[in-house]
Amino acid sequence: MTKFNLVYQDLKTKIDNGLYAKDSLLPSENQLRELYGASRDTIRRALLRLKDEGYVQSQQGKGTTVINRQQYVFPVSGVLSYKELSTRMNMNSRTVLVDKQPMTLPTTPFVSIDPDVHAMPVLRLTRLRRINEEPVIIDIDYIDRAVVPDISQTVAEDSLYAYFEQTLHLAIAYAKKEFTVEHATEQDQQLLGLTPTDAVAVVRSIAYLEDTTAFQYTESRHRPDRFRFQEFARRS
Amino acid sequence: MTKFNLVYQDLKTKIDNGLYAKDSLLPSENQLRELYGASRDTIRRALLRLKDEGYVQSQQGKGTTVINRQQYVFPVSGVLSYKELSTRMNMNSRTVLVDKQPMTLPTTPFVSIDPDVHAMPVLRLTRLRRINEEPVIIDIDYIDRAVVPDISQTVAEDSLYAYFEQTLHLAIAYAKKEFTVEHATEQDQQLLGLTPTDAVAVVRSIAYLEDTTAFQYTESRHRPDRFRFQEFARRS
DNA sequence: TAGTGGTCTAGACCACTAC
DNA sequence: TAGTGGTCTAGACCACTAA
Repeated sequence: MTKFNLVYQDLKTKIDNGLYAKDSLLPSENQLRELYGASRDTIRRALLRLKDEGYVQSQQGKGTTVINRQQYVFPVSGVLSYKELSTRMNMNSRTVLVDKQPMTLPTTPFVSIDPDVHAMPVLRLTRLRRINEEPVIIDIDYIDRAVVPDISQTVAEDSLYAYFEQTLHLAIAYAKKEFTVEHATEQDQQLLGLTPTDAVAVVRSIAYLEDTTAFQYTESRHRPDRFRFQEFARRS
Repeated sequence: MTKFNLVYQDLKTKIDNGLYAKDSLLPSENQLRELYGASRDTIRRALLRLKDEGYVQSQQGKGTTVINRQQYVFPVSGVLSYKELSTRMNMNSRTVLVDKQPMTLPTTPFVSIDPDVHAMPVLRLTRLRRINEEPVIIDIDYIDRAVVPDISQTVAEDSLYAYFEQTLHLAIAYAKKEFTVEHATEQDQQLLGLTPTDAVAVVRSIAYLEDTTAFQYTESRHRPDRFRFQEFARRS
């Protein structure tokens, strides 16, 4: 753990727990410098990250104000796996592997995210996510077989990311996502209990490793009445 | 313009124009330091921003790779006004003010974004956005009358943000957004040409000033078949 | 081994706020 | 005027990659 990460984590925890309350000022950068025994630059890097994530807002001459503690309205944002999200939110969640199939990657659904997608051997996993026993999401993953040879049912129903990172030691760096609203397919209707006139919220994403290799293509189909996604953004 | 911003803008422009091609390496940080006559820290701050925005990816020992040039698939992400987006995308776009009404802010649609919303006198603007003469978005803005006393039809049909920033000199700092899928209301059906069974993609957002004041509440209702939103995210 | 990015430090000067 | 955050510098050491 790096020093600035320690500072970042500590401040974040204290904000989440209300130790630094919303609308109150954090200690000044100089005070934090003494508190953590770090240089001002290290403190500022931690604060920068908190600003980017929507935790705090700085004002020259005044100080740094807490504007938000973490919200978890099931953000589809960021690069967090379903497992990580459901654990954080203490959800009663269960995943069932519906289908596992080796095939060639269908590129068309992903070209608008990355024009360079190319056909490759993948493993397709179809999984149904339930929250409180109610089916809410169908996840269809296409995983590069050159990077991940196989995936067991146990892994598929627990956490792909934990397997990728902790067992295979893959370094997942970033992801691109796309949101659309589409008509419910027959599979959507069957698995999510929808009618032909219903819409679904579709999130397609491509995950990349540190060396910029794309290795995971996901199509996530959400029951429309359960879909809610929040985002924080800074101006210019 | 600050120095790091100059470096950032220059690199971004060169990436967008293909001068630094996708999948190629940028000059090393030391080379950039000499190119721009800046310290390494200044260079690194510019690069950090490019990384956060999904332009480049760094690898220790190797260098910094261009992974993407800017895409504009009408991102609802970020804090960009409709006017800014449509200009960048060279769209044939037109906005019509449908209704202007002083009233009290309806808080319920926004509580899940910011639990501290409170009733206040606002001006409600209802605007219809057309692209190639086709109606695609209804924007319903509630604007704090204490911050913005009035808005002319001309401003409403051009750009609110240009008016806020350039005329009123408001410093818009950040925004929180929420995406949902909802049934088409009667107004949606009439203005967007939808049927009662159709869904709409709804983006609700709250914009905040530098002093953390919330001053603009927006409900943006999109024709589902025209809605497409892209996002870039880094892992932890 | 040389070159790359990642982390950290100490110090300087500036713009802004509050008193 | 004192204290705050914003920008910028110069230098150090480390971890990693590639030849």
